[in-house]
Amino acid sequence: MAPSPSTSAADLLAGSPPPPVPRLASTSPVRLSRASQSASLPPSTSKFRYSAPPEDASTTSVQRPKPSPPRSGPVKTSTLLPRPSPRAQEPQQAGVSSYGQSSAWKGKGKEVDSSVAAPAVATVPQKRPFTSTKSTGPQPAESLLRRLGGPSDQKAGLMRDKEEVRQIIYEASKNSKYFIAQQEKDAQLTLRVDALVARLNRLLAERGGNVKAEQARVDEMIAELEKTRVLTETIVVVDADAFYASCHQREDPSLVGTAFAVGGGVLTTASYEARKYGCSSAMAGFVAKKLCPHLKFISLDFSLYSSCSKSIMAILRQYGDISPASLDEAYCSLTDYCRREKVTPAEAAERMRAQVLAETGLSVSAGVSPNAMLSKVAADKNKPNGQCVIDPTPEACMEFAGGLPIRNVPGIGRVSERILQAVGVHTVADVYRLRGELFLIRNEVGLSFLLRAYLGLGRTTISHADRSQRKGISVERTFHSESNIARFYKRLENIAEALAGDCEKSQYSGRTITLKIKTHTYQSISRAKTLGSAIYFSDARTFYTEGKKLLDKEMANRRQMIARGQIPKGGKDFCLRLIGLRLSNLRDDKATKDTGKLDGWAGTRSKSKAATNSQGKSKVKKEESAPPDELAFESGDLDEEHNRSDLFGDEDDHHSLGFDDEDDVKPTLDGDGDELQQLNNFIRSSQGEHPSSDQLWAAVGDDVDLSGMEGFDEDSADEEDDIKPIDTTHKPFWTAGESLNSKKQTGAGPAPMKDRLSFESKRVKEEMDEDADFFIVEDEPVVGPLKCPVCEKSFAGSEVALSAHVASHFDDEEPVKKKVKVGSSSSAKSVKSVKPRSLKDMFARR
DNA sequence: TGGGGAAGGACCC
DNA sequence: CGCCAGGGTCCTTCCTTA
Repeated sequence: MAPSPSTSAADLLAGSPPPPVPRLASTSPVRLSRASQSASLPPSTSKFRYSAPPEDASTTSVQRPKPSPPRSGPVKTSTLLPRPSPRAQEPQQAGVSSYGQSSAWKGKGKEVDSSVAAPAVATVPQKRPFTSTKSTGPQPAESLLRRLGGPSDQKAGLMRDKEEVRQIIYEASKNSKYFIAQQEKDAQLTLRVDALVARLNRLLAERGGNVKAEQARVDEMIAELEKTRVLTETIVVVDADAFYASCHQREDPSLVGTAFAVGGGVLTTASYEARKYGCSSAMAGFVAKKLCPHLKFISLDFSLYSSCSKSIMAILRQYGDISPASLDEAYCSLTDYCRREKVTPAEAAERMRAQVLAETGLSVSAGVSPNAMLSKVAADKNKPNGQCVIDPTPEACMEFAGGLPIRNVPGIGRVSERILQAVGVHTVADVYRLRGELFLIRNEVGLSFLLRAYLGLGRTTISHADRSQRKGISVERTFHSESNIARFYKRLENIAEALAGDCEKSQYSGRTITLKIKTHTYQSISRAKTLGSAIYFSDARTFYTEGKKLLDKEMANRRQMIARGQIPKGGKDFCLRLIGLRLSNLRDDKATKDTGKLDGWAGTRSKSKAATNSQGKSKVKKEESAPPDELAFESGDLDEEHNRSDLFGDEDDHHSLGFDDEDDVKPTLDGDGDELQQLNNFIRSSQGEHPSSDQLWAAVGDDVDLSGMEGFDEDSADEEDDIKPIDTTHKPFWTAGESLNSKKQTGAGPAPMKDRLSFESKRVKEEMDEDADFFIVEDEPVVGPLKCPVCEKSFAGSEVALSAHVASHFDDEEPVKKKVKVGSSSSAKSVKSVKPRSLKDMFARR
């Protein structure tokens, strides 16, 4: 495995598709070879391709400062070294997996597919820095096809030829507005990607291709991150297999073995049988039918899923603290259980799954590892009814992580994947291989986040979310595009009522209302309004009134734009396909009331909690002072308003599959979301035994009540945790930024995981702050009187404004988020001298 | 100068 | 013939004041 200098980056990157590499060992029977694929489909959309520097010696010697200085005893450096051909190897490497089952890393094909399908960039011609491949041909761009393929394009299990599926989807989709919209977005992304690649090429050129300094920097970062590694916890992620579909099969055995989908206009789930045909969640119903003519559609039954979910969660709770991530997925700590029962994590997971299957008839898959991030990925590894265990050693974690297609990292979505692939990152291991290059574009790529993934780090604590952490409640409805304003109002009215209903049920009120609309061209727009700091509302009347104001205002603006000769989003006519309302800046009425009733500490308690949870944002403050009940907004004639649903009747009653002709949207059936989440909402319509209206929040259900009483304690606990630097570091395996800075952290990271891949900003700042940077030259901030070094124009206060201005002088490409320019246009390297005086300074960019 | 608000996105399920 | 959800969270970039 000795990385040979010759094989390095240059070859691997420069487009020369790591050619031979038959990659996937034996396993999957999946077809698709890179060649065939690129043959049938147009190459990447990207005009530019990042061409690695001739010999960046990246993989060469550069012995990396062994990431795990402290921990990890026997870590063989060799193990940690980057692999010459990242994509070459695949499955189970010794170290890594040990999972409980024998079927090793599956032969499922999932991963195989993704990696194979990933070559968006691999097909580029030369290795010239800027290769343009105008993808204007008749054939759809690879990226577009993938986009159309949906989120699961990469994932679907064993199914028919992926290319064929894509083609069918494409055929069925083209010509639709949806398609056009996707095309536009794809083009936009391409622009963005090209700009980034161009910038990278430029930066590399400036350095003559030498990024050793950068690599050294990254190695330092790695060393720091490595210190935060915690391997003492055992976290399991349990994920039900095709949850909705399974629930239905359990109720109706005749469905077993048949191809059916749950949902109508859009599939929320497809049975495994249907998946073989290419059907997947989030796919349009009519498209699914094309793929599988005999596909059966089943209506959603939220109360069913809900009860199934409860059963599963109850079982999981027997093994340890759990943190439901959704209806069919939960994180659970097996640390204590294993210790107490003296069983291995694999055995514990085995038991757990067996018990779930026996008691609920539902099969679940599990992933076990020392942290949430790895477990999450592992849970998908042996998906249908299987499990995957990763040993608690740095080697195993890294081995596992390293082999993952970058897209499999939770938090890396379609967009991020494309961006990363454009610069040569296809697998997590590539992150290390190209660390030097990535450092140059760390901000736009979220380097620290990627490094964490590379090291296989993730959150090691599971905190159950409590309702005080809810950020908002919303209701939105899609309908056939229309331009009738009166109807908009009508819909808004219904939505306002629905939202009020949810608020009532879940006991929340808030102070900012956001109107969301989506034009017939699929462009969404949001307009928000925050009422007074102490004005909390939750009534339909206010929702409607405020929502209407926002809508009217928007329409007025559009008229003005048109008058001025500009064209607003969605074209000249105000034609919409969706309207929604969201309430945020919430106040937990339940907690307020409860505590109020239970004890006099209410104020204190809730305040501290809120403060803690809402990192930084002081959502709380006044809340206590505001009258618990409603303020100025009475619900006076609400009824009248609401009841006059005459014209459109109660949309909720419709139960057709697709859109009904003219009328609307029957929220319920027609669209359904993906599993879980919506559940609650629908639960709402299906009458809920569920207090709150959203997934996680609903799933958390019972905990909700507890939170009221235990909230205080929980908070204390969290605070303590925060004190430990270590915790801070892993906690959010999702938010890239924050880690090193324990400060804020207030451990609230609820169950839901997010992740972003950009947002390095903060972290980067800090790092820079720590030590002077040589290559940071360009960031040389402007000091003293703010003045543009280029045109001399002076700026009042904002450095940000200045930097943005300065940047305009350097826009070589798109007006895209430019790179870093800032200040030093001229400043050569002087920089060194001035150590970044403050984070904010360093920050001034973009 | 820092915080809050508003708008837009990316991601998840 | 037409045709692609909905609920949530977090991050970032303006922009605007106290």
